[in-house]
Order: sequence, then C-alpha cells, then structure tokens
Amino acid sequence: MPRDSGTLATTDGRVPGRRGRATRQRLLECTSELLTQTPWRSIKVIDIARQAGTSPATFYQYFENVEQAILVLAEELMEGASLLAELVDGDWTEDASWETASSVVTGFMGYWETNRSVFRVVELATEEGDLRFQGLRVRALNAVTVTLARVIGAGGAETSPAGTDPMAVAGTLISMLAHVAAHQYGFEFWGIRTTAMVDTQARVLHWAVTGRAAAEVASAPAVG
Amino acid sequence: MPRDSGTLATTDGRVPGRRGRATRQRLLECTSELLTQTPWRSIKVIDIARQAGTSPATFYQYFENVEQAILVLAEELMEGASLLAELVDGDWTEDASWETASSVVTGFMGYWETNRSVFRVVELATEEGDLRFQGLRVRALNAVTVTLARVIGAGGAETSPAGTDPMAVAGTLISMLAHVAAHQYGFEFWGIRTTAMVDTQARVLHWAVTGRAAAEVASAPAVG
Amino acid sequence: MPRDSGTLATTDGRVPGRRGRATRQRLLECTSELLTQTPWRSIKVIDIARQAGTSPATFYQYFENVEQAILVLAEELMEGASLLAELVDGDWTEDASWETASSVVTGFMGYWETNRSVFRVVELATEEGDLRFQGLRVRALNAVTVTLARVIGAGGAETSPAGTDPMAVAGTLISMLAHVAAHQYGFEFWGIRTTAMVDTQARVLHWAVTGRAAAEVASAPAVG
Amino acid sequence: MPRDSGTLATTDGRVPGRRGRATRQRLLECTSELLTQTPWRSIKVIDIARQAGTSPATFYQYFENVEQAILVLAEELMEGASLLAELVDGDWTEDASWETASSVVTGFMGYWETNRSVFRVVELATEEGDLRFQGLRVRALNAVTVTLARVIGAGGAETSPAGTDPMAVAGTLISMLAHVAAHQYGFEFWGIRTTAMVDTQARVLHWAVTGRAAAEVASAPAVG
DNA sequence: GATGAATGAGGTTTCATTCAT
DNA sequence: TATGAATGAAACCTCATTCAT
Repeated sequence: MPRDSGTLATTDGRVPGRRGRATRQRLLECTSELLTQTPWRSIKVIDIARQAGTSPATFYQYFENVEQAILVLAEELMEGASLLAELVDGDWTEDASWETASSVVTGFMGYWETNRSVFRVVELATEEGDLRFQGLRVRALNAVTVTLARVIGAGGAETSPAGTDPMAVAGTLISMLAHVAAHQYGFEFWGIRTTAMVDTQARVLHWAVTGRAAAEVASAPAVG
Repeated sequence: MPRDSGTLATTDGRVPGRRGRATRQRLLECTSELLTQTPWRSIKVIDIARQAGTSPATFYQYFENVEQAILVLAEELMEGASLLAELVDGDWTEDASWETASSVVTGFMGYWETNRSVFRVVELATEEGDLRFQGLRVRALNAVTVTLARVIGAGGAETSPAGTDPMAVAGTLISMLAHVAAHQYGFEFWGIRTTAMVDTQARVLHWAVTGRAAAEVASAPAVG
Repeated sequence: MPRDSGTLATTDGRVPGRRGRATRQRLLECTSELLTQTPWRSIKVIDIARQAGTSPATFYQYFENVEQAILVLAEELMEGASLLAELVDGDWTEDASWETASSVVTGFMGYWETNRSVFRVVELATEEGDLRFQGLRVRALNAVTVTLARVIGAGGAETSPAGTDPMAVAGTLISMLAHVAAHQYGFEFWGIRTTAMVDTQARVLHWAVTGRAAAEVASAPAVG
Repeated sequence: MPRDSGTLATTDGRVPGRRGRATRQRLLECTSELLTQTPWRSIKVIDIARQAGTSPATFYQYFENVEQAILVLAEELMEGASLLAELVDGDWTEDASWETASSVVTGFMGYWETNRSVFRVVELATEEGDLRFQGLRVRALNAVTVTLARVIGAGGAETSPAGTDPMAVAGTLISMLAHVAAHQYGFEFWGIRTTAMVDTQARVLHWAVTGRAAAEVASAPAVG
C-alpha cells in the first residue's frame, strides 16, 4: 500500500490543476532546501510556507504535515538508489574488476553527495525507529546489498576471504561504503584526502569480492 | 566511576551539596532513560522533570536546557571510548592477530550496545552540524583511529594491502566498525546473524592490518 | 484621525485586511484603557488579550510585545503635541498677550489631561533611559520649546527678564508647564484650586515672554 | 503607624545583631546601586541577593519584598529634603535676595543630583498611584512648599506678581524647580548650558517672591 | 486555489517564596 | 544567621491547525 507519492491529490481529495501542482512542487523544493540548513525536527510548517511565499493554510492543502512532505522527497530519492545496484552488478572478471570496484565506491559517494540532506533525514528517522522511513531505507539498500551478496556468492572466489555468509559480507561492505560516504567531510576535516578513502574502500571491496588483492590485478595501481 | 565530570556548579553559580548532587544525578539518569525511548529533539524539560519526580524549575537549577544535560551524558560516555584504543593497540603478531582483530570488533559492538542511546544522539547532532557534539565525536574516535593508523603503519605488512595512507585505511575500517555497530539490529532484522557480521569484520580488519588473510592464520577459523 | 501610523503590517509581514485592522485597533484601545488603571510594567499580554476578548496568540500577530503596542499609542499622541506649538506661536502684542499666555497654559493642561495615561508612560520610560520613548518625548516637546524660544527672542522685550539664553528660558517654562500639568491632581489634593495654578503659570509665562507683569496689561485680571 | 524604618527588626521579629545589621546594610546598598542601573519594576530579589553575594532567603530575613527595601531607602532620603526648606527660609531682603534665590535653585539641583535614582522611583511610584510612595513625596515637598508659600505671603511684595494664592505660586515654582532638576541631563543633551538654566530659574523665583526683577537688584548680574 | 485570521495547546522560563539544615 | 534546595505559579511565545472568505 504505497503512500500516494505518484498519485497527486490535495488533502481534501481533489485533483490539483496546473497551478496547484506548481504550488505543491514549490513547497517540496523549499522543504528540501530547508533540509540542507536546519535539523529536520525543527523545520516548521510556517518556515516552509514563508520560504515558498505562501501561507501555512496552503501547505496543508497538499501535505498533512512536514514529515509527510519529507517522505515524498525521500521516496523520489530512493528510486535513484537502484542505480547503485546496477553498478555493483558490473563486470568482476579479472580485467575489469578493479574498474568495477572503483566505480561502485565512486557511485556511492556521488549518490550520497547529491542527496545528502534528504538521506540524512532518512538515516536519522530510521535510527529513531520511525517505521515509514525505516521501510524506505531497507527498500533502498536492499537492492544493492542483495545484488552484492549474489555477486560475492557466485563471483570469482569460491568463498569470499571475508567470510562465509555472503549477506554478512555484503552488509559489512555496504556499511563501510555508506558510513564513509555519509561522513565524507568529516575525513577531509581530519586531513585525509578523499582520493585515499576511495582507494582504500575500493581495495577492500575488490578483495572481499574477488579474493584477489588489488595489487595482483593488472588494471589496479600498485600499493605504494 | 562518579558522574560528575569536573567541578559541578548550578546554573546560578552555586556549588551543590549532597542533596543537590543527588537531584542532578537523578535528572541525568532520567534523561538517559528517555533517550532510549524518544527521539532526542522531542525530549522536553517537562518530561525529564516529571520522570524524575521534580518540577521543571528544579531542572533549570542544574542544566541550561535539555541539550546541555545530554552533553554531560555524552561527555562521560566519550571518555569510555579510550578503551577501544587500548584494544586496537593489542598484539598483532601472527599467533595473536586473529584474537586481537576479533576482540576489537567485539569491543566496538559491545561499547555501542551499552551506550546506544546516547551515542545515537552524538551521531545525529554531529551530522546536523552541532559543533559541540561534533567535537566530542572527533575526540572519541580520534584515539582509536590514530592508534589503528599507527598499528597499520608500523605493523606486520610493509604496507597495508588496503592502501597507502594508513590514516585513510584506519578511517575506512573505523567507519565500517562504527556503522555496523550502530546498525546492529538492522542486520539481525535482515536475517543476518550477528556472529557472521563479527566474523566478517574481523577478517577485513585482520587482512588490512596484517596483510594476511585470516585463513592463513592458525588461530583463525577456516572459511566455510 | 485614523490610528494607523504609516503602513500597517503584522508581525509576520502580512498586510492586514479589514478584519485584521479592526482587531489590531481593539487591542490598541484595550491597551490604552489598561494603561489608565495599572502601572505600565505590570501590564501583561494576557491582560490585553483578555480585555479584548482574544487570545495572546492574536496579540502577537500584531505586536511584538506590550512595549511596542504602547509605543504605537505614544506615537499617535505625540503628533498631537504640535498643537501646543501653535498655541505658543500666537499673538503676543499688548492687547492679546494675556489671552495668549492663558490659552497656552490651558492648552498644556488640557492636552495632558486628555492623554494622561499614555503620557505618563512616556515620561517614565524616558526617565528610565528607554531610548525609543526618549526620542518621542524630545520630538514632541522640541516643537513647543523651539517655538517658545523664538517668540521670546524676537518678542516684545529686548531680552527676557528671565534670562539671556532664550532656549534656557523656554526650557524652564516648558518644564514648569509640563510638571504642573502632570501633577495637576496632586495640587488639587493639596487644596490648591486649579484656576489658581493656571493663573500663576500664565503670569510667569507672560512676564518671561513680554517683560511686562500681567498687572500692567489691560486685558489681564488685577492681582488680588 | 510608621513602617519600621528606624527600628530594625528581622522579618520574623527578632532584633538583628551586629552581623545581621551589616548584611541588611549591604542589601540596602546593593538595592540602591541597582536602582541606578535598572528600571525599578524589573529589579528582582534574586538580583539584589546576587549582587550582595547572598541568597534570596537572606534577603527575606530583612525585607518583605523589593518595594519595602526601596521604601527604606526613600525614607532616609526624604529626611534630607528638609534642607531645602531651610534654604527657602533664607534672607529675602534686597541685599541678599538674589543670593538666596540662587542658592535655592542650586540646592534643588544638587539634592536631586545626589539622590537621582531613588528620587526617580518615588516620582514614578507616586504617579502610578502607589500610596506609600505618594505619602513620602508629599511629606518631603510639603515642607519646602509651605515654607515658600509663607515667604511669598509675608515677604517683600504685598502680593506676588505671580498670583494671589501663595500656595499656588509656591506649587508652581516648586514644580518648575523639581522638573528642571529631574531632567537636568535632558537639557544638557539639548545643548542648553546648566548655568543658564540655573540663572533663569533663579530670576523667575526671585521675581515671584520679591516682585522685583533681578536686574533691579544690585547683587544680581545684569541681563545680557 | 489561496490565504487572512484566529486560537487551543503546550513547553519554556523565570521568580518569589518557603523550609530545613 | 545564612543558605542550599525545591517548587508553585504565572507569563511568554510559538505553532499546528482550522475556517471562512
């Protein structure tokens, strides 16, 4: 039972016309913008309305509350996560494996970078136990994780040197990717170069998937 | 391990006596408890006071606001993080390396498990850009990360197979450990057994530090 | 004489319509009324709202706080003070001088009488160092004082028998007028008849401006 | 039934010893000091206590509330006002009259200058209708006013050129003196020199009492 | 469709005031 | 005497939310 993300409808059930849709869109954009500036929980209906140059009453014509508006944003965003699964589902044969590992890492970081603010909300809400957001997160990461587990299970090495249970290995790797991506700026602030982080993650991923250290692969840079 | 970090003082500058300290303590405990049940941002002074069987006025005698009370909790907690650094600074020679890797992972997960609620707040506040919490987090994780980087740099392998920059490798590994620890229940919910997660992380860590796959080490369990 | 000085606007920047203006007006009137009954500092938003049959929330839609509402009242009032300047700028030739002096005094007392409560606030706030109110007071009294100084300087006598500096003389006289007007009831309470106070002030004023004792003027009542 | 201003006693009826009296005194001084900095109505028990380095509880051992403490200060101050009456009761014969008028004016301004802050409270409270303070004010100004009326009635001129009723004339003059003294700084701010204000007031006073313009008196400075 | 207006509800704070030590 | 502590009470202020236009 999907929350009407696709089927637009005003709160009182009517189907909005062109002007209405534009207003709704404007409200969503302002919500997204506020999200980049303020902690989620402190975004008020009034703020969104003001930013959009409307009144709170108008907001309530399209959304039940702030949370629901954010949920719409998150939903749109999560659809984009399938892209990550595709990257993982790439070519892991010897010639291409390093390339693939690298592009997975880069893909993760880029994806997070683009959708940082909304993603942050999803993370937080999930950790706080909000079920609707949790659902979103699982749905999004599920595709990548499962794909990665399959790749590991059926992939190059008989078994991953990182462990027996492909799902556990996949979960661990995705955790690494997600956490680093989320804290990207933290590391820069710490003096570590982003490229070094990318390199390291790619090596770990590559090793865990193929069982070969990157150094043994022609296409990869030598260590040191 | 007494709760008072440094010199206690009431909001209006007095030095609290025994009774006052007890009240303060009670308030802290109730705050901590509420933290496990409710999203941080929605904890109200009134809630804490009610839970502690006092009035808001009393709360304000000891803390400026909810945030500050939580900060006190977080501070205490962060001091305990030095324990993790000690674990990392263990014996990585061939005979003991697997054991060490395992205990680091277990340590991380246990530490998080014990202080889940407060730690969650620190994470969230940090991501939302709260500088005071960010400071705490950096301080706490700094010790482990630096130690791990040193171990990697001077450790078994000439260079880690996971990369050139020891800090980047350490940062990546700590990210993995922190994220998995934080999402522990998420994985269980996903049907992955905790032991499998521990095993996988230990393997990755062990390989990155020593350059040896765990399988090659006598003390480690065989893969599969 | 409409109450809206300048362009009205609600606290959140909207331009109020008819209904809104009416509400605002009602709030102002109630504020004014309370002012006659209670010391300024103890007027609470809740009081005004209650009196106006609204909720505090509504009050805050039109004013930032009680002080600001009073400031609006004061501003309107101060504009009326220009009337006093006109009285002072009357005919001081021998035939009319006594009449003019009398009407200035009467004007002062009447003006104060009409706006006693608001004016009291202005006085108090000014003495307490509130700059906004001080500004109002200076602006209001400035017109009369300057006008009086000009009349004295260019007037009947070469120099006022009350002193060399016309501004100082004017300031002194205005002080007298303002203070007596403000303490009107105090004198009655003391057993002095108001007419006697008016008479005395007119005589002093007349003498200081024209240099002639009122007794020497045909139009004035004889002393005793 | 005088409020125990002379007879010291703690709130609970006991007679304070040396230490107690010192504390009480300290509290009074701090109250006085705060009076010069803050609007009366916003002085809190807590402020006084803090300033005096004590706790609110201690304050309540000596005073029932802030108002009462201020009342004590005012009472002490009012006693000093009898000095003004003495000045008025000086020598008004031709040789000394100018001197006397001048010293009355100077005396007024000096007295106000010294006790500005407390006096301000008395004024305000009186205007706000506070009966206890009103009583103080009347008591204080009564002596000067009555004395001045007597001097006018029995003095040099048969009748004052300023009017028939000596009390009305006296009231008017005292009003002038009080208001100018209270607003002293206002005039300076306005660019008028204090000496000019003194001069003008002395001339008016002199004329009203003696019926002679100051210029006709040998001891006075010529106009211009 | 949009939005002026109004407001119930609720948390935040601040004090005055009181005890018991 | 002095003062740590506690707290009732009251005002403040801010929103979410709802209507009627």
